[in-house]
Amino acid sequence: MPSARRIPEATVARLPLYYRALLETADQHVGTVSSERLAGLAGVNAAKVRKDLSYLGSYGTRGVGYDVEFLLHQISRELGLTHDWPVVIVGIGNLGHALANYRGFGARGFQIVALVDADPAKVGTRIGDLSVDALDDLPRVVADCGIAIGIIATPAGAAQEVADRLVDAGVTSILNFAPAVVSVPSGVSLRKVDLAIELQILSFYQQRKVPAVDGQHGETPRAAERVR
Amino acid sequence: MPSARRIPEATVARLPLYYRALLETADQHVGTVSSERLAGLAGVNAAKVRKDLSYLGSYGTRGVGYDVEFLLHQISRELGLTHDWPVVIVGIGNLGHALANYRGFGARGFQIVALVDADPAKVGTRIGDLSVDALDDLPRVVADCGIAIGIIATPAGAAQEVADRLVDAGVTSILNFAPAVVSVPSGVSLRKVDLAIELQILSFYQQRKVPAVDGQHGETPRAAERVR
DNA sequence: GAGACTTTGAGAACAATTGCACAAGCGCGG
DNA sequence: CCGCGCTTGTGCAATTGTTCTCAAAGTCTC
Repeated sequence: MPSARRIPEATVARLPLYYRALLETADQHVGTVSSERLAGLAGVNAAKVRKDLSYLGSYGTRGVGYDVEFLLHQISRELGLTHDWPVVIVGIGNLGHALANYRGFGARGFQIVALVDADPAKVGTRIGDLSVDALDDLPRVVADCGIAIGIIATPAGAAQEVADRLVDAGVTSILNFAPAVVSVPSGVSLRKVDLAIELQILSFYQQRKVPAVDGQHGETPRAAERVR
Repeated sequence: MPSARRIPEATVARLPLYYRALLETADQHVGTVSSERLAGLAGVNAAKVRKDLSYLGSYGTRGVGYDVEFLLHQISRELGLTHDWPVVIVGIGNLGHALANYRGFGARGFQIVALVDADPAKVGTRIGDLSVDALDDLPRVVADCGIAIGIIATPAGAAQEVADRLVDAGVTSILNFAPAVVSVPSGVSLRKVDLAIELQILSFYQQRKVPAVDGQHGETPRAAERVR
């Protein structure tokens, strides 16, 4: 029962990468992969792959590599992807709309089963084969569908209240796309994606590449500035 | 000239958080903030704020705190946000469409100035006040608008080719939303956002919370499982 | 079945990041 | 102008993450 092991956060964040790489490999009817090959497909280095996988257990065979199907099964079990997770999206603006239509979720273990918005004008409209529910219906929707994961795609101002309502409704994992800090009780997991922040990080390194236009000091542009 | 300092990656990734928090603070006509207060607004702890800001220079005043306007200026200079960056989006599907309409970019230093798609049926269609250009026009578009930053919002299969074309066209910073590993020459910055991966990470921790349904070993649900 | 070759798994060194603790510096009130 | 209270900036220790290295364990060939 290897799931009792404590798996470092950094490793957890990479497991989905391996999962994705293994899915591609499996499509090509390849029986086994070496850590080297898997590393190439996942965009990390081989030593890291081996260390990461060793946290799950000794699933490789020395001299051979890892059995693709078996490893795929182990990782999907570890990630909890042996069954689909129902997900609710709150906030059906531009982004929420796009997320609702995004095909990538279904393919990788998540099914959007409910859409919620505070705007009465949006309630009842259909997107794909779902119709938008009112924010007040959240507790019922969450309970009915057995939802544990919620996505916040509202404007920043509404994020904290929506988070609170999600938690009250029984959601224990939240993915926040709103550009705002939200806090949740312990026991609830929270991850955030801020699109503008990603660009700002790029901007930081970009700015350092270009020798400053008004620059008095000739800063050497760095050769291999790679951002994690 | 503090920009000569080497700023740790982890710090760079938090600067936009402080920037956002300071913008909010400035709106409320507050003259100074303490590291404690800023930490609260940014969702990190105070010691980290102080250490991060100390990499930029000694911009605080002991006993008082940081001057909001001044710090805002310093951070925006460091992040290269003193001017707007023109950005091109490649791939005008669901996500590309939503990103093109997303208001959050303009407000924070980025302006979408061009949209590109490989599908001839999409070329020429208008989104907001932009019209979609052909993929082959990329070099011209990038040169004309002085674009340094590109966003990939294509399906996974097209990501690497689009990245290559962006680099050829002269783009040196890329934000990749496609669920695929892309590689770029050194000197080009790359960041990635994979929506499904974020959910999979949540799923990992979520799964460990629920005592396994088929579980033979009664794993104690952890009290304060917080994901970074 | 022995030897050559390959690849894992893990220990150890190394690097980055975090958080604590506190001296040093600043403003204010008396 | 002095002392007090507040807050920064930073040295240091602890933690977390990454990379190197190599023995161990397997396959394959002959």
